[in-house]
Amino acid sequence: MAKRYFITTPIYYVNSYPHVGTTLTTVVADVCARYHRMLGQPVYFLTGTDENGLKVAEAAEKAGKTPKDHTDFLAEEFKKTFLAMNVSFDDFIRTTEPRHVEATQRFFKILQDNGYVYKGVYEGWYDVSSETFYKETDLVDGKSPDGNEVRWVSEENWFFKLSAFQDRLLEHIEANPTFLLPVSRKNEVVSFVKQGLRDMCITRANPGWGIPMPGDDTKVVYVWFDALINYLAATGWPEGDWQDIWPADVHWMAKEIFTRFHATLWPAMLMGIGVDLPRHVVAHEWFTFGDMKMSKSKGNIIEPLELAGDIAAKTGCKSEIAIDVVRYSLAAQLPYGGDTNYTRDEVDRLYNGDLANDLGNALNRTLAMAHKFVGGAIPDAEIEQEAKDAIQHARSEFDRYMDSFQINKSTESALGLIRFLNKYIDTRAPWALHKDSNPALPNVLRSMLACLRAAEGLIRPIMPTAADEMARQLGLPPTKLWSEIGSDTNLPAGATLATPEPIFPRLDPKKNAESKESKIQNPKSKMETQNPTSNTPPLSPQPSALSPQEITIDDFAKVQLRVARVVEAEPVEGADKLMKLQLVIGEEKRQIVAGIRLNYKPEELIGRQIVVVYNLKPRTMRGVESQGMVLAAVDENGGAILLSPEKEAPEGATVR
RNA sequence: GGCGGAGUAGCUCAGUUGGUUAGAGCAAACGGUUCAUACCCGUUAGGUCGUCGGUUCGAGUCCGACCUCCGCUACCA
Repeated sequence: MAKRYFITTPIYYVNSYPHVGTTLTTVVADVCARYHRMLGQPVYFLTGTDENGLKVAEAAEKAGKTPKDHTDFLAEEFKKTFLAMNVSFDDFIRTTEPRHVEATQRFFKILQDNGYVYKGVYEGWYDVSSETFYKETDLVDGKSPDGNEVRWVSEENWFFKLSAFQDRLLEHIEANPTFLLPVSRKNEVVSFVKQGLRDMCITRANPGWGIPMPGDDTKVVYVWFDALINYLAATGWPEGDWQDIWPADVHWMAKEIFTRFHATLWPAMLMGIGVDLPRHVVAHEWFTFGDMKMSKSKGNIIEPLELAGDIAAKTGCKSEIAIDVVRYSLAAQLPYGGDTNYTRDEVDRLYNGDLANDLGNALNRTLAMAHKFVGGAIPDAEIEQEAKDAIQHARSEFDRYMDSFQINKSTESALGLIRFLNKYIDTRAPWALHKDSNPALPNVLRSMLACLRAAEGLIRPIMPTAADEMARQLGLPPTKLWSEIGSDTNLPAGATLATPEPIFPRLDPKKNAESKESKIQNPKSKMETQNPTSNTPPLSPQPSALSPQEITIDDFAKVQLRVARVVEAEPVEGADKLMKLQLVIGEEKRQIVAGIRLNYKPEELIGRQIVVVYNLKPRTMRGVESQGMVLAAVDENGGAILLSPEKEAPEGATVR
């Protein structure tokens, strides 16, 4: 069997639901997978979930579930979301599956046999209460950063000889210029590796959740180490025909897990067991949601399926089409050079501009003309050279960008063909040709239809449902193969065109503004008409940004506020905002740490009366215990403005 | 404070190895068209490419310093 084109996404950590970011990577990988299938290549598209690691166990406990139930539930949620997003994965791997556990253990064993794993002592200051190791330099006053007691522990653990691969790694990167992409990221990796790689501790004491180390089940394999192996585990390695799938053709991911893990550790691990390296490792940048442009509290939405639902509701397009719209917005905006702001407004702009006005309308007007001028069938005529050129150009551009994984630019190339078409229609003016009974008319209409047919193929990896609908309206079966795009046989003459129907109904900004308003006002007015005289509060009052949750006087009474006098003040060493205050509250002495150094110097505090929370649970900051909290207003810089009695108050007076 | 990223047209962004009048889309103004989802096409306007220095015949592009913004994080119970 021919080697499959193997595409992966990262496996997603199952501590929350999938959001726009994880969907971005997954959808982009899906576009890639669908494209390669259309090229006629056998494809293997893998995604999955990362379920080991202590944090998962902790999250499960918090949710009152066993780790198994917890991960079963969330893995299912990821799967459901991806399927709903029309992600065509061939395999969904979970790192708790036997195939992954076995592969990890074998991998470990081979590395060990090859001499790349050695036993060492992992030493450090161990904070028992938080189960974390700290370096000497992390400690504050001999305690952990959280202020807990630490003890010197040297735990025997296993290390991976990452340092041994430094040179080979650099050679490989050098010899394969497209191994790491984009280039700016590659350079980052090179300088990272040149700084020197340190061996990595790859086991941990067994917390009862994770993959036991072969031959020593008091240890588990470090979660990052096992996670990477999923890519190989899914191929069936080392059994059977795993080499039909491996090496991976492309590992897709976001930038934060690129340099240290996928571009460094993972290749070194593979070298260590003598298995080929992936062909391409690609990192995209992030979507940001700056200015809180998209957030639930603002009534905007970032959960992909909710976003799709919202688009469908707002525009009146079919819900499956709305999924495509989200996919398009992700593909079109895939960030490369830097983070991109992903906003609801931008999604609307893409919808109206690219999809409704350009693509949808081009189909609509072409079909309408075909019905009026040439009897509603694909004419048997010549495609004009201009149109042929445009189609070839769009396709080769699409391919070129796809080769370098710039999905956003490929997407633009597809739309470029539509932009050409709209200009072409204007220039050739079929309505004028029709009026003059010009013999060129069928040629022009066939050319127009050819552009649409090609566009249907080009957008298919990105918007499979919309492509199907385009094909249906063109009266043709879906384009299956990339090679059919632009071919004459893919546009059989005589096929009956369907009645045009807007795939992407235009979003009217005016209407939208109105509906937004009514949406907000509706519930209120509804309630008033239903129950005009009653003051019954809603059943479940929800805290919101506009109306902070109310508390009762009893709640407030729990907080004891007292007037205190500052007798000493000194900066906390190693901190630049913290001030250590010695206070007298009535007869009692207290020490409080406060983040007020931005606005105050020690000498201007001494002797001053301030207000403190008297019955707050003590807490240690930077190794210094704080027995309370001072009250202060927050200025525009985030600095503190202390509250003081307006005139001298009795020592230790209560405040209410 | 640390780490990471970014500062190019009103907005969202492109700008390959430094090379003539710095681009696209949206928004705006004007004009055209009528097949179409009040759409499409064309024209115009709008930028001292964050600031200041440096290298160079020549810098948005390279170097240095600084300023601003964002994300994560740390010490604002």
